[in-house]
This record gives sequence, C-alpha cells and structure tokens, in this order.
Amino acid sequence: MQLPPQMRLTTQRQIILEELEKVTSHPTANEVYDMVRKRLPRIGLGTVYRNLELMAETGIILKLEVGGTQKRFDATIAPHYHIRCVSCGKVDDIDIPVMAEIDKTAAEISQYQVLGHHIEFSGVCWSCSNPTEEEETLVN
Amino acid sequence: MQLPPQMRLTTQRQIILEELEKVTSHPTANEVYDMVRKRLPRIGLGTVYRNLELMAETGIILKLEVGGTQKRFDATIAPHYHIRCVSCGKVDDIDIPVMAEIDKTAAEISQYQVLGHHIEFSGVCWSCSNPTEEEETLVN
DNA sequence: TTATGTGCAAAACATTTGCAGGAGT
DNA sequence: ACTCCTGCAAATGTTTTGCACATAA
Repeated sequence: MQLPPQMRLTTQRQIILEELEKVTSHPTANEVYDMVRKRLPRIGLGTVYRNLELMAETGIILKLEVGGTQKRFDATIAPHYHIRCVSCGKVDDIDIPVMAEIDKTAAEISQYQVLGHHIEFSGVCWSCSNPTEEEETLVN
Repeated sequence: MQLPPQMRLTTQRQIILEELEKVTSHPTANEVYDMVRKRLPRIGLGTVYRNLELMAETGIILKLEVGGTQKRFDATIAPHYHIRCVSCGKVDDIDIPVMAEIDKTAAEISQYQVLGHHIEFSGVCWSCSNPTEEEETLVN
C-alpha cells in the first residue's frame, strides 16, 4: 500500500483495504464495517469512514458518488463505468470502453477545468426482474 | 402542468414548480425551500421534499443523483449531461450530444434491463479557479 | 517519545414520516 | 363531503467529529 509520509500503516487500514479488495460489489461504508468487524470486532464505524475517505483522497481506492443514499467504495481504481439497479440499489461494473476524449470536448465547451467524468447506467438487475417466490411474497 | 388523476393542483405545487422553472442552477431541496418560502412563508420543508419527489416520479421534473451529499432538481427534463465543481458543489448543464445508443450496448453486455444513463463531468468552475481577493482571504 | 490513529458517543446533516387540521374537487 | 395535502415535529439514516486513550514509527 503506497502511503503518503506521516500516514501510518495500522491494522485497521490493512484490514479495511484487504476486505475491500476481496469483493467486487462496491460496498457502502456500513457494509465494509460489517466485513471488517468479523476480523476486528472492536473497530469503530468512524474509523471505517475516516480511512475509506483517506484512502479515496490518496487514490488507493475509489469513492463512488452514484445515485442512491449512500456512497460506495471500490478497490479497482482503473477508470470504468457502473450500472445501478433502481430496485435494489446494487452497483455493478459495466464493461463499456472508457471515452477519455470527451473530457477534452467538455473542457472546450465549458468554463470548467475538467478533471474527468463518470457514466452511470440505471436499470433493473436480473434478480429484481426475476424474483423468486419467497421474494415475491416479501414484496406483497 | 400535466398531473395524474387524483393528484391535486395545490398552491404549494404550483409555486414549487414555478420557482424551479425560474432557475437553471439545479437547486437542492433546501434551496428550493428557501426560494419558495419567500412567497409562501409557512410552507414546510417536508412539503417541498414530498412534492419534488412526486413531480420527479411523475416526470414533470428531474431528480439529479449527482455527487455530493444532496440531491438536486431540474425543471429541464430533456436528456442532457452535467458538470459538477468539486470545490463548491455547483452543478451546470454541459452541452455534449446525448449518446442514446450506448444504452443498447449496455443492455447487450449486462444482465440488466437498461433504463438509461447519465454522464457527470467533474472539474473546477471558473469562480473557484479565479477567486477574488476577499474569497482568498476567507479560505485562509 | 510523540504525533498520529482509534473507539466511543454525540453531533451534524439530509431526508422521511405520523398525525391532526386544512383545502381542492 | 370526501379525499388528498399540508405544516409541524419527531424519527430515521448516513456521515462527521471531539476527546481521552492507544499505538506506530
């Protein structure tokens, strides 16, 4: 893990990163908390938030500002796009080529200093369009 | 205003929509509340949230699930993309042609029933890259 | 040793909701 | 009249923060 000077390598940080790397599901801070708590039962939710935020600033991980009420985190930092299920909130990667050029277009036609872009597709995921009988029962 | 049957045309709804249409700044619910309160001082914040949500569901307005901590609302419902200032949070329209085709691509390569997509550019707006002397003083 | 990090609990925000009274149709 | 809607306030959900103690370097 490439850390800025002054940033200490703590057990909490190592485990948060390890758990995030294990998974491709773009977990929320709370989901990371639950994963990490299995190995470090006394960790605080604040620590998880502080460190996810810090790692995102450092560029070790990605903070996804997608729709829905919670931020999500991703250990895959290579640029890629996402698709979100409007029904269950799940976020998946979507393998559409990244259009780096449109940043230049954006810079030309706007007054902004353009840093990048993100595409978020929305849709209904397979589980939500094909509910099992039990799930159907839950919904009613 | 095209309303579904059963949905009543109240003063609150008219004024919320009128105020939102006056403006191109993609205000948050709280900003809409402040705008509307000048004309309807006793309106409740809950009413503003309820009606913005309702109008978004109906398709009269757009709810923008952009980065940052608050949702934003837009009276322009024609598809278009946005750029957000990472420094002050401001959201502007950006006039890049909408790529309707990529929804089909997304549908082919994912297991989702694709509904649409949104592109959000991020950058630093003109005011934030060219602070006035007073603003500089505030920051320090 | 000492600055940085952690756990805990409280605070700060953004948004939603229950309910009694108010208003559109 | 009969619903639906509103204002108000309380509740909820997410994220941030203050502080005393712990720990990496």
